[in-house]
Amino acid sequence: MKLNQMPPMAAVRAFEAVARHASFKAAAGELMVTPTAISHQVRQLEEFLGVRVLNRSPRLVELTAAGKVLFDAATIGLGEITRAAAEIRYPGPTKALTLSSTISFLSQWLVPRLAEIQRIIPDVTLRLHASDGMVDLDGGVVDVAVRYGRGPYPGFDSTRLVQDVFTVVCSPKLGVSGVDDLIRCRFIHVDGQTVPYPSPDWARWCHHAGVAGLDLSAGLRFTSSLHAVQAAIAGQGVAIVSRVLVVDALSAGILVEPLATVLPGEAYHFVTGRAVERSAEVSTLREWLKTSLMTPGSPIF
Amino acid sequence: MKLNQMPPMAAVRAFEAVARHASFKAAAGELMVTPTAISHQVRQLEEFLGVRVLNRSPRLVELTAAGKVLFDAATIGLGEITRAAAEIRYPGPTKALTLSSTISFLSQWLVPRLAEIQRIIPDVTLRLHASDGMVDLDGGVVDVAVRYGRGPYPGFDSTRLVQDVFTVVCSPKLGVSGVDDLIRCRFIHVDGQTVPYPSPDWARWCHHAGVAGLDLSAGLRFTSSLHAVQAAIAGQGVAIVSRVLVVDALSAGILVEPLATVLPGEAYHFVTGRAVERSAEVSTLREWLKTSLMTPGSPIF
DNA sequence: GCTTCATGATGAATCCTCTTCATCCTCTGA
DNA sequence: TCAGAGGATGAAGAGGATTCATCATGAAGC
Repeated sequence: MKLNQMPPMAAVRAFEAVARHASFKAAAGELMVTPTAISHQVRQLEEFLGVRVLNRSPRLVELTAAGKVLFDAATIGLGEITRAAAEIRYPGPTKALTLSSTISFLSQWLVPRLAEIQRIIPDVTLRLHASDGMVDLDGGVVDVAVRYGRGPYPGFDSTRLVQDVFTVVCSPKLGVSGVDDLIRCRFIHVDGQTVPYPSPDWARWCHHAGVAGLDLSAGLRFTSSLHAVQAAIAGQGVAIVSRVLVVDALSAGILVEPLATVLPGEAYHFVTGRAVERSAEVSTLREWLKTSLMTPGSPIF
Repeated sequence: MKLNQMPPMAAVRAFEAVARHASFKAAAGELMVTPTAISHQVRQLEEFLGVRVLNRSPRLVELTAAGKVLFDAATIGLGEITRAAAEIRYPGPTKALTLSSTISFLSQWLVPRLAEIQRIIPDVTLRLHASDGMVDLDGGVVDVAVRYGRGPYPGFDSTRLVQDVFTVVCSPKLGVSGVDDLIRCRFIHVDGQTVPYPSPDWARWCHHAGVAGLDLSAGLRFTSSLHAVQAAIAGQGVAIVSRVLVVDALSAGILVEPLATVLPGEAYHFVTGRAVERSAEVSTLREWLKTSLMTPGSPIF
């Protein structure tokens, strides 16, 4: 393929501003030109792409599906270049934030929202650190962490972000609609949880739901919830997983929650070392995490 | 700060082409303009930045330090936007490659070279997957993997990339120059290696080097070699680590290898599932990994 | 050592692109 | 129904990017 044809970058920039402000006029103000100029630029971009990137109704500017793809790419792309240029023009300690979280949360929740994070704290270089073990918040390597557990964390500033639950999920293709359908399902288990708090477990779930007589010994076993989710999406069976980790799959409809019974889980916490100054960016990030995690319908898909 | 002033994107694009080709003329050919136009663009960019990004001698165009920073950002940034635009213009299965590796190798070797990887396989969306456990190469989640071990891997196509050794490193500030200096050093240990092959271990090293009488029980203990390296850089002591994971720190001079004795390690392998078609991109990636890993002096810093 | 060639820098002129202006369109709210 | 806000559209003009012509520099060749 190698059709390395770049889109007109000026037009991309104009589009990015429009999408961010949801307004031609505001974007024009930012770029110090007239709204007309923006309109022409966006039109040129749309001609290049062959698709509309913005739905314009006279009082509302919205992204189309294609627009959303380009907007995220433009946020990351232009941000990367702008930050490098700023670093060159004004050398000095760049604002960087190292965020640590569990591997699952990082890959299944955080990474799909990177463009959004970059939008709310655009001047910060975000480094991500994945580890399911302890992290050293006072050692200078990691600044802030999203941890899963009971909390609070003595010696650290922590904020509770959202209460998690373990829920039963499977592919909609399986056609599971009630407890009775479980008998014909394969069970997906997640092993190797050496954590001190209750983990998603079919035996516990059955006890909770008052269900008996299921053969739980058979089924698929994974050591990571990540793979368990992948297997569930592929229609391999029913899994019990943290709801936070599957919100995107649920709102995309590639996974469904057919059963009402959920197991109580722990909560996600936002933890900072005492040493980390409570900068505006850290607060912004914390508040954004809080609201985004509490919003059930995710805007990702 | 929030000095969100973007550099002129057209000029960035011209610069990126020049840096990639190491030639104004070639860049001009690619962008279908005259070399003069490129020259003016680059000059404009340099005026904006206030720094030279290219050292021009009549027969040689090289990046300055600032140029290298911008070039990497531009590769990633423009690539991101271009790929999104291509995806919109020609919808369909995007070429994506999921690469799995150990957490340490990913963060300490692969991530610093992402811009380079994007340059050699520009049309591919690279997804990275870090895990120290097993990965399912035939399950459709991961396409290729860089694994550390004895190899070969039955059932998979594997290529040996580079032989690793465990070497003793510390900060140059410690002033260690021979075995005798070890007596006044703190030792940094990496625990929790449940791998079946020999792990870096001070006791084994002492045996190998014929050194006795050191008190190895004291010192710092980490569960991840990543943190061990960080501690060594911070001057907290001497560590035994995989040389591959510290090549950048060594060539930057923030770590030194004061002692000649090394422990034999295993090798890094490039592994693909049989299911993965041997695409040109996979071959390119494999060859690039091979040569880059064998080149001791890294071009990153 | 001089010439030749290839590459890039520089400044003025030109060309063309992007912006603007004027006008029209659509929807909202009074 | 009418005003107002926000955006679309097409022609005209300003300003910036490109080009041309010329100069500078160093490598290769005799």
